[in-house]
Amino acid sequence: LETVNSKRIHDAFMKKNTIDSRIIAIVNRIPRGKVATYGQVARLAGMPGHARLTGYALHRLPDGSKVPWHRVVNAKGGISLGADSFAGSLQRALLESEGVAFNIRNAIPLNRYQWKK
DNA sequence: GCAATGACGCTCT
DNA sequence: CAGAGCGCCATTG
Repeated sequence: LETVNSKRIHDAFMKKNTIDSRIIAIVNRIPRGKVATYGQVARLAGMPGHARLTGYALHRLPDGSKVPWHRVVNAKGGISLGADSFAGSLQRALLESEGVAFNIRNAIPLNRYQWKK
């Protein structure tokens, strides 16, 4: 009984881990100077309509991770983190350092910078 | 266990 | 074009 229960818990853990892995795998493919939307990443990861899961997976990233999380923006080309927050300004700074420009409304022109798989 | 809360996005006014 | 409504679901209090 003990082993069965722990196996179930282990399976659940592995499943969530797999979901995160697939999302991370996609994010890792976004080239420098390009961005992808949360929904786009979810679609490419095989779970259309689950943009929020992309956000959660990135939210759980450990500090110091090499995943280019800053290349993921929302459908409007904007940064979904608080513009005044530390992480928000960091994301913008990282993107600009890669040559990604923001328009007057603090959004990225997706027609120009969105990663086309 | 249940309600509220998001690193979201699409549709309809 | 802006805003409300709704679906989504892991996390949190």
